[in-house]
Amino acid sequence: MSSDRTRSAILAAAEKLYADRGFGDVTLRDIVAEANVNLAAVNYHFGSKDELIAELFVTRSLATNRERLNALKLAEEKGGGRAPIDAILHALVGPTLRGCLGPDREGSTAARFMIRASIESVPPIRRIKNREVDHLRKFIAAMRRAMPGRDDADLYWGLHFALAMSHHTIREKERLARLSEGQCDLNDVDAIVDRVVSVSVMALTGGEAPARKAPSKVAAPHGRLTRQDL
Amino acid sequence: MSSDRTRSAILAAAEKLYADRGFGDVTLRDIVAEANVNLAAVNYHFGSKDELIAELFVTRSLATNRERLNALKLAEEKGGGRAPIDAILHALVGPTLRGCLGPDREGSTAARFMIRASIESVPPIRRIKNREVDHLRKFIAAMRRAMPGRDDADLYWGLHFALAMSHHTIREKERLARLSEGQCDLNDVDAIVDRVVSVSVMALTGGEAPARKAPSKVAAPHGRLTRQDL
DNA sequence: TTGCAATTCAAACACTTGTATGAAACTATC
DNA sequence: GATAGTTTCATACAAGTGTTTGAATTGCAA
Repeated sequence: MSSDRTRSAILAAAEKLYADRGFGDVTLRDIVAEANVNLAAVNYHFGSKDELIAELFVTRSLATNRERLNALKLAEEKGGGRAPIDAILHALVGPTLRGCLGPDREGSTAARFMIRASIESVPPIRRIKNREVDHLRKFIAAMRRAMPGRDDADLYWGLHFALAMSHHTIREKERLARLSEGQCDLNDVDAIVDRVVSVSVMALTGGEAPARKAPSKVAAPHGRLTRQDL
Repeated sequence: MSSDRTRSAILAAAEKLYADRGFGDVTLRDIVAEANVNLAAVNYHFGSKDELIAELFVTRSLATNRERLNALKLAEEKGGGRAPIDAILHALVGPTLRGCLGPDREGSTAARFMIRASIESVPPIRRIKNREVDHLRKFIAAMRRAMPGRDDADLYWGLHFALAMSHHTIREKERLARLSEGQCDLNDVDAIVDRVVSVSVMALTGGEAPARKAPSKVAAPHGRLTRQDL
């Protein structure tokens, strides 16, 4: 079982280096140097560089999706099987934003890795992201229950815009900070979540404007994967 | 002046290949093969691979920004120096969306190149994008004139969200099409622009909900640059 | 035509990349 | 303590990368 130490060391080193310097700039030799293991260990434990990256991303991605679904389930239970639209959107964007922004998560390797993955989008990560559709459909279903009259297309657009605002905020937080010269507070994650949710609700309702809040957790460290996917 | 033929051939070949296969997958040898020129020609005419990419992106980016500012100027003139907020947002997101989406631009190399640049974000392109701040400030200024009472932070968030929705739509149009199983019409660009503008206006006004339209042009082919930047 | 600069070309350079190999070291079971 | 399976290691491999070189070729002006 000492192999687990090597495996974990590689995962940790890779996540750190990718978070710091991006996928294009980090070689396997950099990773094994950081992890203090042999070069061949990566291929021995993961098969290839791409599979290493995939496992890294799947782990974090699974954690976020789990949080999302938990929050959604909680909201639906509280509403007796029908969650209000703002709670649904909160469950959708809250975990992502909370996982990547905020002063506590700021220095976190996991957060910076997910930000990097959101910016660079290398092939193994893109492959995984493409399978997220089923996961999102669960939110569409909940939205349909919350707004029975609405056209499906409007629901899709609403979900799409909600993801747009949260991902773009993560991707471009530096630029927004610079553009606004600090006037946009990117450390107040709750306020950002509320803002994204409130705009998304407006997009869906066509301009009436409610918006409350809902709970959310943070990400967990790496557990070993059974080569499952998203 | 036969050098210009080589230069142009390289630019055209590079844009096509990058658009088709992405930056990570295309080598200089691929480009010179497509362009039917010698390998050394790239470094002779552009200095380096990165400078070639930069010139490619700057050309298209400049064209979009020119369109944006034209539309903004037109809207402000029509309003006597004070354009309505929806016209400002239309000027901001219209050229970008129209340049990348729509059935006519669909097969366009320029459009596909810009989509690729929006997805992959390679270092020379990121460097250029980082200088877009000054350009965006002009829209902030116009928005400030249109909504004198509003907090600056709200204006920045509104502009940020408008860009979020348009860029995310460009980046993830495939996914949205698949998720919605064709129910979101990604060929009706005008409708998309209106939708993005209308949501952005709601985000800025807090839920009253107007939204009209404004004009826009298409991109031009490559002219020679004088090594200027954005 | 001559001369000179700009351009093209084939070839090589210098280096990095992910991956494979096969022997050595380790670990746990009998 | 011998054996079988797992893990580590140094090293080599094969291929591909952007860039440079220096000689040919071209185009244009005097």
